[in-house]
Amino acid sequence: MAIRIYNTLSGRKENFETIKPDKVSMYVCGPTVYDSCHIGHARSVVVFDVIARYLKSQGYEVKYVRNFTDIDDKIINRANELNEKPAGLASRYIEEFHTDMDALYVERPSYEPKATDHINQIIDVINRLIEKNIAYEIDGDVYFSVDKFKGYGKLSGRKLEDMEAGARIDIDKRKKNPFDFALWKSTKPGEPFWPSPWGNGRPGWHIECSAMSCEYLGETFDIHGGGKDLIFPHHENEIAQSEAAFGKAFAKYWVHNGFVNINHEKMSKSLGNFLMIKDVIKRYHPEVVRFFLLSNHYRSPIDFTDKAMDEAVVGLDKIYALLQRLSDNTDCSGKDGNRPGDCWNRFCEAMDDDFNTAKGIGIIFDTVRQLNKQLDQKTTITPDITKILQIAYADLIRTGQVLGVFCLDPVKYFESKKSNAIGKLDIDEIAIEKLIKERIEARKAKNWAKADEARDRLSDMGIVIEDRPEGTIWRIKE
RNA sequence: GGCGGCAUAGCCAAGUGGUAAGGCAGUGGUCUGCAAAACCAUUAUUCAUCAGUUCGAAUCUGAUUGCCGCCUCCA
Repeated sequence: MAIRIYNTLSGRKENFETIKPDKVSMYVCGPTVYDSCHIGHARSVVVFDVIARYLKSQGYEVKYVRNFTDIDDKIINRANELNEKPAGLASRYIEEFHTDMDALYVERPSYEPKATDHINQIIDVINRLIEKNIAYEIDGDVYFSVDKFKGYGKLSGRKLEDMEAGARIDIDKRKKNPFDFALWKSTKPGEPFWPSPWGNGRPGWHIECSAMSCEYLGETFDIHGGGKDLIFPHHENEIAQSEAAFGKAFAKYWVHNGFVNINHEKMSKSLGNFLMIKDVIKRYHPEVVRFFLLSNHYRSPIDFTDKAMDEAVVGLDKIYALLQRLSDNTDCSGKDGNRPGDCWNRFCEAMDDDFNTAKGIGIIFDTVRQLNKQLDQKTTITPDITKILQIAYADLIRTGQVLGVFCLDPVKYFESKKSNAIGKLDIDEIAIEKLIKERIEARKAKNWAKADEARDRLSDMGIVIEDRPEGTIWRIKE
């Protein structure tokens, strides 16, 4: 079954065919490191993490590049505000990016190149463009001439003529066309700079991606990803630069993820509603955050609300509870799990269709329900049933490894949730254990009134208890 | 003004030509001393509205309405 990917370039789902058999080359635009990462960064990074994981699970060797933009106006401005060196600021936020993404169980890409480490490659690409008379230099600045690239606008579906009518654009009379964009910016006092054939300066924003994707993946590669907002101008400009410079098609498949809204509103500086990853994971388990982010199709917008997050918590708990129940009831490590079963096959069908994680999660829940049903049967577990359980367990673990959720030991997951809540809610574990013991004694004596009183007192403390076959357990009320 | 997207039950959400996945919430039931958890049943003759194509449309076409994004830094 072929993988189908929605390609922004064609506006359609296309069959995924790699340039080299069994190998995928993928470039995703990473952050400009001038501030902490927000939940929107998390979505993009998690989505492409899952895409890379899925492709690997299908037997592809994935070469995945995600860059850091570590030189840029925003970095310089911020560094000036903080009276800090731009390079220091950037490296601080790169470190924080790694801390956040590691916390979200994001696998590191094959390469994480920085713009400032590739100034030579950037200069080479600019030189090619100047040689071909597609770029021109004015007073130490170098601009890309959009009129010289006939495909300009093909990704975003814009025409230069249309845009000139209504767009707000800076009037720089030196530019040949108002949409010409900077490849190289001459240095201003106090700014970091590198020497170049056009004098000291620094690269423009778009050129680094053209230079670095070529450096690591070649002139043509399979997948180029990023947030929807990057389609124009960033990715449009990347295509123009690379295709003009190398005379070849740039990326085959353009994949763009949708935005995260906060309570139905776009995150914006004016609303001050930026949700930082480091704050979100204080409130929610990182796997809950992933599970939430993957509960919608990656191209649709997703709305971050308390209700949606609470549902993600309930859903993930349900899956973990089933996994624990399975491993309590049967030996899940049996070899019958080596061959994928129905759950995995259906999950792959969903993922093959433009990485439909929302549908995949539906299949997981479907499987969870079936397994709970099986385990509810009072009949003894026969070898045949054990086999079914082993296969389903292995399948669920496989899907979890692609999505990067429910990958922890269930016991540890629930314990970490518990200890987290205990820390926050000031819960007295000893008192809880004592009340539970009291209740067990009362129940043995069939003193239901006393047993219920103990349970009520626990409930007042925010504790729910469950009488399971293997004993009474307690957990924090959601 | 230009370009693009979305509209599916109380809520969230899959489904892009063959007769509406899944989750949350609700109701009834099984289980339980009672609960909790789990399971079962139930919840859209219908997919914003109107018209068209088709044997057949939530899915395709056109129009209308409403919401949103990009065009300026933005995941």
